[in-house]
Amino acid sequence: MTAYRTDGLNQLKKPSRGVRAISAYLQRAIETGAYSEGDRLPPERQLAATFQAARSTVRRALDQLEKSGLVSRRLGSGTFVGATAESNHRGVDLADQISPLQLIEARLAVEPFTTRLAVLHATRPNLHDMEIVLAHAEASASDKEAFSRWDGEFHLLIAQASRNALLLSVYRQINQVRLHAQWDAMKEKILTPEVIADYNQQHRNIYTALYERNAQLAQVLITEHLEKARDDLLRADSP
Amino acid sequence: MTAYRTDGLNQLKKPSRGVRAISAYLQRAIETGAYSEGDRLPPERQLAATFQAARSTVRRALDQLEKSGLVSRRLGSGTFVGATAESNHRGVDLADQISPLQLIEARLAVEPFTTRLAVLHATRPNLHDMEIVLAHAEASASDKEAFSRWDGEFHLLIAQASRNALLLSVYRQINQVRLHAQWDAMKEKILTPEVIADYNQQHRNIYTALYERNAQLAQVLITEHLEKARDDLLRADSP
DNA sequence: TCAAATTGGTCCCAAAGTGGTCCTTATTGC
DNA sequence: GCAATAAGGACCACTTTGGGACCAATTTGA
Repeated sequence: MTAYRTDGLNQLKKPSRGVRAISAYLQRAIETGAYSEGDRLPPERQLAATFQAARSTVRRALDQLEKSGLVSRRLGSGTFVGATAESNHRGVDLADQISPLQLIEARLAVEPFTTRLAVLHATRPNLHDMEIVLAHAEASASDKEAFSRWDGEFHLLIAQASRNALLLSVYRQINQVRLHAQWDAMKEKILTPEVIADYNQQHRNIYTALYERNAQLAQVLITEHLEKARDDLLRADSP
Repeated sequence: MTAYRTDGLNQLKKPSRGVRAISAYLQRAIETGAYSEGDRLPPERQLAATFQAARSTVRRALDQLEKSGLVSRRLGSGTFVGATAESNHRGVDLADQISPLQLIEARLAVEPFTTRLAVLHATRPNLHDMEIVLAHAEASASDKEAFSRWDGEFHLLIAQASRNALLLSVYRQINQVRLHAQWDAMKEKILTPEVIADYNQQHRNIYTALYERNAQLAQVLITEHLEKARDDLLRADSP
């Protein structure tokens, strides 16, 4: 694993300087799958150049990520995603036990109500961020990998807009499994251009419901969205 | 931390000078979500330029917002939205940030669907365990502490019966917060003998629905159960 | 095998940014 | 005109960021 995934950084919004901004940026990049389990992040000096910040600043940002267990560093070797043995192994072991169907079930349990809350609490900036992410997702209709990341980001933004830190934390946990599980293999089979187009349309409808503050509609739409994802999954699993 | 959200100010009407006008303006900006919890406001000097006012004037406006708890200032660092400076720092326990209402909200999101799955997948031993736990809870009608433990156990058994390891893990996470949070204080206020009796009856009804494999009914009952818990909470919070 | 290159770890200090305080002068409202 | 308010500046205390030098461990490559 010698090649860095420098491309991962360019997928998301433009980086901005500052410890807080950098750590938040990297955290999003990791949680949305731009870097996955065990990947090595670019060297600190290169990150500093990318963010146009001093290495000491990047270092402080990485300190935060390390403290929250998201990355681990090995002297002389690099900075790696996850891998602190405990906080991560538990997640990994869990991820291996979860079938894609169970994953969708969990999302089906959590997301409809979360979306309802998001309708009530979403702010202008929240909606603005969603619109940007939606545009990116729609532009990635032919790139399964990219679409999958933007898809994850969109749902994460909804959880964020719910203004419930516990639900957000719950959704992060679900998302972590999603990034790891056999889902990766399913992705290839499921995400045909037609399916991606459908998902994009559903996302757009959900966004509109959020924008128009229609809680009931948003909840119904996200449920239908996940049920379609579940059906696509079952169809791919046993055609 | 150089990226300000100057755009936030432009979403509202042209600002007017004066301490009262500025503080009212900023308050509105915060409450409408132009700046959200934990965000840093622009520096005082920049606000002064934006409002075409003297820094000392902006300062007095911010004094008001700080006094009303809407913002908090950190010397050398900035002015932040939110009451305490602590909420900004990483590493604080999630449980400390969750209000009892948010906790119930999260349970309201997760448990109804989980219960539905439990109806479909619960085994005889599962149901048997539930019955035992229910009996214990009903025998603890006068012991808030004991009832609370059996209550938690009952809901955990439902999550277990769903046969979805991810949902179970999610529920454990929620339960962890529940054990830790200010919930402990609320427990004393909320759990009157009458309320405990109500909860026991609801538990019993849920169990019956599970036993009779009535998924729709079970889902409705658990929802009503949690909504009652939420209402009891709100009532205790502001009688 | 061994030396060079790479990479995180540590320490230091300077520069810039930001709120805190105090003061004098100008403007406003009665 | 008088009092209250706002403007504007100077300086302080503290935080954050920038940037360099060097060290220690690892990786790479001849």
